[in-house]
Amino acid sequence: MSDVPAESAASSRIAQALRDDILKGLIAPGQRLRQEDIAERLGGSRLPVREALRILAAEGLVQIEPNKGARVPSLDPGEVETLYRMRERLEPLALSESMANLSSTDLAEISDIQRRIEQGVDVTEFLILDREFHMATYTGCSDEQLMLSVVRLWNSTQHYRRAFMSLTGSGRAQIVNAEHRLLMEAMDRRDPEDAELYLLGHIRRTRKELVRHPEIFSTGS
Amino acid sequence: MSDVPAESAASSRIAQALRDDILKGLIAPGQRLRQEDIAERLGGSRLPVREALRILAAEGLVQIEPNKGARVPSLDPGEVETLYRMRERLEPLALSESMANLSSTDLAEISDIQRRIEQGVDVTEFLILDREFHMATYTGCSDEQLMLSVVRLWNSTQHYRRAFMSLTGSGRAQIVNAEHRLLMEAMDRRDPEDAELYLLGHIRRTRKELVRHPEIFSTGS
DNA sequence: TATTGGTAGTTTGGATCCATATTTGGGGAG
DNA sequence: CTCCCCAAATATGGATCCAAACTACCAATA
Repeated sequence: MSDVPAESAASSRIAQALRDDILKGLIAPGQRLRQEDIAERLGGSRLPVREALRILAAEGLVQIEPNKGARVPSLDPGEVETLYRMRERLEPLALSESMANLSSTDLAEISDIQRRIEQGVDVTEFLILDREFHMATYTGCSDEQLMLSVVRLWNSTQHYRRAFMSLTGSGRAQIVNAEHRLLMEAMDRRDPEDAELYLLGHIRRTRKELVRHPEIFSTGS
Repeated sequence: MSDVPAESAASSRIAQALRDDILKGLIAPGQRLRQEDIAERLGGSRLPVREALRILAAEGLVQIEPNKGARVPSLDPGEVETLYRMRERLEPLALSESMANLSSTDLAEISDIQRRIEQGVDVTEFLILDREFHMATYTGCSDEQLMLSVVRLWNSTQHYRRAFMSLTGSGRAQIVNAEHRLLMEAMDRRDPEDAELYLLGHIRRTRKELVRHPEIFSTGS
């Protein structure tokens, strides 16, 4: 899975590979990213790596300090809480903008994702499907900037979401499923106000659960 | 206007120069940015220019298309409206996070900026001071990501704010001043809820005024 | 022994050169 | 006369090489 001659866009390809690694948790917060290592591991010279790191910095996945290189930012509880408060405000907006453009086919696909969530309970799989679920509810949102902000927020908090899930297990599965179903039901009714409200509650509850587990953040750096 | 970034950091220096040019309106939306021209004009080679363009892309000031270069994005009315809706949701949050950390010295400085706004009525000057005013109310917000998002939103909409002001003149000055004063009064009372509400109303009214003037967007590209 | 100064090594930042994709202009065919 | 296609010019993307900055380690001195 390394030397496949994917001839498309070297810097974008490197950015994508790094993004996957970071989101999958293969690169932990606080870890430094040396340009030469990446260049050697993923192929290419250091220059596209530098461009890739800029791209990832724009998405909040790494932060670059002049003359000191790039590292995956490690957030403190307060920062993650603020990111969740931002999600509480932005994602209902994205949902509202999206709902007007969602076809019943889209709704069926969302329902299908939720169905799969209620079957498999693997933590890794849940993280993927849960993200797919929410992103699917936003597919009708045509605004680039808004969606970019939403993705940034998900990216920045992905690691702590995984840490939380790994720690607490899937005990909250029932609650999440209930919230997802309420959200879907409001969307089926084509009721943006209710949908926004359920989504807000969903994110807010998650935030409160997260701040109740500060041990998530005490990963030996 | 902003402090010179010393002799260090070439790419940051170029980014700052370009940022100023774009925000001052010297580079119009839709205009293409050729790397070589910039390199020659600002000194340095094309490489730091590329890095600078990446930095600006992260701030929403330019958008980069592979093999096609960078250009200042030109937004349609719908996109600007969504950006304002994002402002309505994010900036009250930033204000709320900020207010707890604002000293009375900070409040005095905000008041001073508003005092200057009520004196000078030049459009260019107003754009600068109005931005300074609102940013000053956010100085207590310690969250990097939130502030970055807010700045992005201001940057992306700056051009259309100027177009609106140039078109309509300063007829709304009284309304803006009244809103600013209500906001300051709530901040003086240390009442985050009221402050959030006044800020929301301020941004929302501006949004509605903007969408009422679609001729702003018909700049011959 | 702790602190400070210097020096060697590593890593990032920048410049120049080469390859590739896009665009534009002109020429030929219908 | 128009339209399409091909070639040259131009701009971006990438590789290699060089300079500057930060890190760490070691020694010397108070």
